[in-house]
Amino acid sequence: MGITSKELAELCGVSRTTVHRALYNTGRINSETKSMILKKAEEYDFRPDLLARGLVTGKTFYIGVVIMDSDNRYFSQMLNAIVREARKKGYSVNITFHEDDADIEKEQLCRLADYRVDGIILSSIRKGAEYREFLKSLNTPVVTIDNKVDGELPFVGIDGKKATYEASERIIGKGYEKVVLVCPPLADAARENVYVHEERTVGFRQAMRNHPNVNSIIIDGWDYAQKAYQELQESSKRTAFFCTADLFALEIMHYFEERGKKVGKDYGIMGFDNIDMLRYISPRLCTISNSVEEVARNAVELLFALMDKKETVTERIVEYVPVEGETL
Amino acid sequence: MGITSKELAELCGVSRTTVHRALYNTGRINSETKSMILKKAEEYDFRPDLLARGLVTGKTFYIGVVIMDSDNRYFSQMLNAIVREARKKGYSVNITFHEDDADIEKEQLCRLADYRVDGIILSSIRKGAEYREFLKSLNTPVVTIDNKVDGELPFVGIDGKKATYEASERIIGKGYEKVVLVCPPLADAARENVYVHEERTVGFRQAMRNHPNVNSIIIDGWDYAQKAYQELQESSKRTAFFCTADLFALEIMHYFEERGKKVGKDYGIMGFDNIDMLRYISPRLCTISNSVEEVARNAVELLFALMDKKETVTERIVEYVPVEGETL
DNA sequence: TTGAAAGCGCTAACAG
DNA sequence: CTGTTAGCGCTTTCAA
Repeated sequence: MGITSKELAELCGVSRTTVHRALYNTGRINSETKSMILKKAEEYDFRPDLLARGLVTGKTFYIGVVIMDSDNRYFSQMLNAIVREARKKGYSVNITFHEDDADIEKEQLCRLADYRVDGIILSSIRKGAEYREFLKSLNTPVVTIDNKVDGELPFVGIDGKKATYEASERIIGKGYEKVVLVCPPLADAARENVYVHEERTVGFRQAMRNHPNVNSIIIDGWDYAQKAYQELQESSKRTAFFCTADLFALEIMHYFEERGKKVGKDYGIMGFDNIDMLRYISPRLCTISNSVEEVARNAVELLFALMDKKETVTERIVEYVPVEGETL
Repeated sequence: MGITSKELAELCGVSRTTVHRALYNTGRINSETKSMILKKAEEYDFRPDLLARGLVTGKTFYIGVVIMDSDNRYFSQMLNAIVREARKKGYSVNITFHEDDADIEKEQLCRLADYRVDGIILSSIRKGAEYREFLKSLNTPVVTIDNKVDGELPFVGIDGKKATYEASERIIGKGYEKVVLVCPPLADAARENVYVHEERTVGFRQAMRNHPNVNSIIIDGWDYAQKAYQELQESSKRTAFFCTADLFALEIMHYFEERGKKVGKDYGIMGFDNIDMLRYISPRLCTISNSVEEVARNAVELLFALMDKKETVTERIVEYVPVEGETL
């Protein structure tokens, strides 16, 4: 921190107002005094205190991001895209993690609002009208991603139901006699927001109704790898596992490989997300790209539109892309 | 944003000072007025404006982080650990990326300082006395990680030279007749900071001097995969590739696999970093854990110590851990 | 074309 | 035990 605008004004022998005018081209100013001030500002490396500016203008040029964490590859890719996108518009990012804890999420949101970020991007684990009201009470534009908190709130994501429906059909088209959907615990659905995975489950169920002779099972719970293994052992049917996240698929492949099961031969598997590390995994996992970068880009864009109050459409559904692989 | 402390004071029929005392237990206060104020504060959901507080106290409870990006798995793990660690102490994180661009790095550092973050963690691409002076001019505690900008500046990292030396010996111990070190372009070393990789190169060279009959080669440049492939093709010697980052190793394995070369059989390979996605890669990559979490934890800790001005030791060398795998 | 003065919302020194 | 006052560093009327 160097010099303040007051000190700069004294050095120049003018008032702070004049300094301000010179620096930001606001109002009429004598061009000589202006260049003199600019020269001095340069010389003393004057840089304004951004807190003070934020306090008075009410704009901080920060956006807040609340996500699970950046351990999860999906979120770190998301974060990367958000930061880049924000920087293009002169914004920085305050990043916070809720770590799958509803209280932390709320606390972090408050903190961001209290720091007067200009807008927030939120991948929530909560939902419902009450929470919507809380979000509104922050008095800060919020765009939700991934999980839909409430129909009224701005949202960016993909149509997971449709994606899963189509993918299920694709799997069945390959001749599998048994399809196992693998997702995180849905039991808490009433309390926590597992929208993304719920939606994917719905698409799966819908597709399976078209094929009553195909055996379909849903596994949820964090011991999914063991459960999946049991399913494979217990039946002689050609079995495919459809995971609602790539990471689950990778875990299962890992678990199965340790037990001598060959993907493609002993079982088929498909993921969801198309996280970037798949590049290094072989065989190439069949999956669905949910276009993280696109979601991020759209979320930032929508947020800026809301901040400028020039947007009424509050939902943006981004296209997913089926990704061919060698695991089906 | 709800009510301000001034409004709260009016609602309670007291002065702002009294409100302040009630909320933060500072100074004597009548317990009745106190509970009355707390009740009202609760009722109206009073939360202080953190910008204003920061402006007057000079503390924002934010730390700034400047890293490459969060696309790189190493950095996203790092970031995750930093955010978690900071939160424990009631701090949030302002995250910015320099994207391998020296000007952006400088710009982001200024911005953070101008926002009065209480401290900065920096993985720089620059180095030297001039830059050190710039960092000092920010008047904000800075801890450098990964790349050592200057001997005088606080630094947290591992002893990469020693790690590489030992690992090279380990590789040679396996009977390889040719060892190829793979690292990013070192040509720019004079201008940019590639400290991490330079250091690793030094350790490699040192080890190779002990074994004059082993053929040793260094590859740098972004077309390393092709170059590595050439090296393998051109010689009939048992060859191992030692990469200064896991990602390079994964790229090479990927590239070689596409061309029918079997790891373990046709060549040996080793990485550096032990990034978490290795968990899903098989065969298990031999590597060296540089303990990202440990580095992050130490960096945050050191930063807090500097902020409290109760630390004079400014360098912390964290232990690396050799990780056994199946690729040598 | 320039300056004086007020105010953003908070904390902190000093009186009473 | 409580209130008055000043000030953080900036922007923004309003007046000269």
